[in-house]
Amino acid sequence: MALKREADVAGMGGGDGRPARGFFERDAVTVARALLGQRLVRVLDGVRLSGLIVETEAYLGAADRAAHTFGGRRTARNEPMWQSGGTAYVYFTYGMHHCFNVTAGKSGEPVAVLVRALEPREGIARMRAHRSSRVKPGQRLRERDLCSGPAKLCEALAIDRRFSGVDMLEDGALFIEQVRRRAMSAKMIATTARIGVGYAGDWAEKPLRFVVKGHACASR
DNA sequence: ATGACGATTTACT
DNA sequence: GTAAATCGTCATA
Repeated sequence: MALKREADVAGMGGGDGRPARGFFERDAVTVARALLGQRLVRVLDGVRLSGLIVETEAYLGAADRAAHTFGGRRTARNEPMWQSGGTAYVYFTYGMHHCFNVTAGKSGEPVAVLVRALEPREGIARMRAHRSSRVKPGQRLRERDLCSGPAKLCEALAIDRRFSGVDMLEDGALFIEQVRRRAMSAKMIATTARIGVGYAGDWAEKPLRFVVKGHACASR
């Protein structure tokens, strides 16, 4: 089931705006939930590529064994996580994939939200072109699989480490648009353990992954 | 300088 | 279900 179109959302007459700093300067769980249904936009060569966020994970900082900032680690790579909410944090992993986060909290709080899946909305042909490099010739990816994972959406939207550290309130090429004013109701959100953090002990099981319930574009 | 290891994806048995 | 791909990052020396 697709998310509501922005024109159908009460009070929105088109022309969605970027959230203010305060939207991001909250705890990571609140931001992770509030991001569901909002639109991630990448402007590439003047063309908009975008999708609605349908899956997120919260990473809670120094105490969180699964977070890159566990134990208060501060390195060149994770520096954006220490910046004020609304900063992009993009990292490279497994020798071939990028993952995109938006930081939460205030400056000095090393917390972030990993964006794990999108429902493609604009620039779908371009996304398919970006993604098909990894697909056998002749095969056609289903639209719902263009952005159904953290590395997939980075490939589809051409997001890489060059964006790590950019302020998404100011940047012209990568930002969030607020499609809905209020967070989705808890009923619409499935809460589960985070994916791929089995090394994190107790923290691996905490309910910090948020998915629009039953959405076809979620990962796995 | 070196070695171990991924906040993943895809293909294959 | 399991395994390979592939290299930047980080801790250790």
